[in-house]
Amino acid sequence: MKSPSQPRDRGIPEATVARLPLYLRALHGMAERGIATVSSEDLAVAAGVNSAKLRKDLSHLGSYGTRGVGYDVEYLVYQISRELGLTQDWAVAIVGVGNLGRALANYGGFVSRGFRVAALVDADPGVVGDTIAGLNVEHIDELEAVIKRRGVSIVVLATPAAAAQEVCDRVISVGVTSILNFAPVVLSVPDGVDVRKVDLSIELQILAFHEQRKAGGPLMAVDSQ
Amino acid sequence: MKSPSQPRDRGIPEATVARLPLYLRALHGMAERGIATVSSEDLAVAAGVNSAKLRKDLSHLGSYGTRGVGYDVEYLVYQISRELGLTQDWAVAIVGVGNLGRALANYGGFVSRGFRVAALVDADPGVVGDTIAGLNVEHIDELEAVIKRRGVSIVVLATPAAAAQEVCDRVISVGVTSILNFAPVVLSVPDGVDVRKVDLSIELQILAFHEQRKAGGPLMAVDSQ
DNA sequence: GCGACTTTGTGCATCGGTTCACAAAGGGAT
DNA sequence: ATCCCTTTGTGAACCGATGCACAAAGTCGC
Repeated sequence: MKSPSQPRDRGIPEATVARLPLYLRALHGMAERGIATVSSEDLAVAAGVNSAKLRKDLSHLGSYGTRGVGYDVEYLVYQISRELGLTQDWAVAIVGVGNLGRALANYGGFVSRGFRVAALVDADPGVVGDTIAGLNVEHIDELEAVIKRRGVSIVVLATPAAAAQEVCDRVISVGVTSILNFAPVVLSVPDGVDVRKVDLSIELQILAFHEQRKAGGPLMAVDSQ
Repeated sequence: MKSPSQPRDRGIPEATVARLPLYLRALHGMAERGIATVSSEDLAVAAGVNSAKLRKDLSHLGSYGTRGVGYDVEYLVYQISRELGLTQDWAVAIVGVGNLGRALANYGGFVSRGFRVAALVDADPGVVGDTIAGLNVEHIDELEAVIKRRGVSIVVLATPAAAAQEVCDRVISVGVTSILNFAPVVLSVPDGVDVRKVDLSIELQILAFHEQRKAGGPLMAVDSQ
């Protein structure tokens, strides 16, 4: 028993959410090149997906296209941005200013739309006090205070694996519910807290699996026992 | 019409492949702590997955467990490593030695098991010739030569977005078929080439989406128009 | 104003992945 | 040797995601 007239069903599939940023990037590129209108076919190619999938994804946000014409680029950018919550400014804290944390702090696309690196935190006294990407590195003892003071709602963990769980617990204790984890550990968190994991070595291992299979030949599948 | 006696069906589901590295890491930790045998339940907890899923995943490799006992840690480490192709040494080249490339070159977990950073390449004359993580940075003009000479089979792209496609084309032209792409672009590659994409800003945007939804309250779903 | 053409939005079939639940298999105690 | 207990391996139901194919809806030219 569903209401078919509901324009925006707030239950957007996870797979769709994961692709929206992809569409958004493609649309930004088009907007910069002065393209005013785009068809689902063209946008799909630019984003590297199937056009039927793209249309179904967009249909979850509402009917923002015009049949026979396509989608208005600017309008669609706005709608997707709003859906993703990028019309507001998110304060992000990066904990762990090693090689990776430094890279993240300086990463342009990171800061770009909707996000602002609001704090850098580290435990190493040799780094605390340094200025990186225009920000003062603060001591881990100040973690909770810094998060509250700067209104941080998303925390990026770029600490060593051993420190990640403790930092995670502490930021959760002051109300953070969104964590992007680069440390190679499985974090345990209470319900309601969102953890996304980026693991460089896992990606490499998946590549190695396919590479090995290619090297062995695509017909290795025959049972040669 | 399938052969039920086939011990290892070489068609391992993609979702399973993506989790094998997770199991492998958990098993390594256990091996280091001297644990000889582990049940699917315990291993599942350590890897952060459901135990039924874990068992089904492992069953795709073969029957390596003992009913009533569990899995032999060392043996399972070996079997998963072999399946993932980590028993051989993969030579990896990192192209683009900016902040991110530098972080990757120094990233411990990167080099750890099965992988070896064999070359660093960059276009900036100010960086070429420097030694980073014990490796000499070579000029992008040498890209093809370096890849052939060092036997590189996996390339990590940490270049600016604008340069990624060209570098991609060039490494493919000398036989590379596995690419890990950190640049925020959709690469177009011929069939048979594997590209995996890691995109920091996309992960952040997905977090923002869920964070926004939480902030608006879980009951925002009512159509308040 | 009308017909031809384009492109969206979606119903439906299909597919891959997840989860449950249990029979089969083995170990250990007595 | 037998019984009980534990744990694996997997059949089967379920669930979400994908992709096809087409009707509905709108534009543009004449």
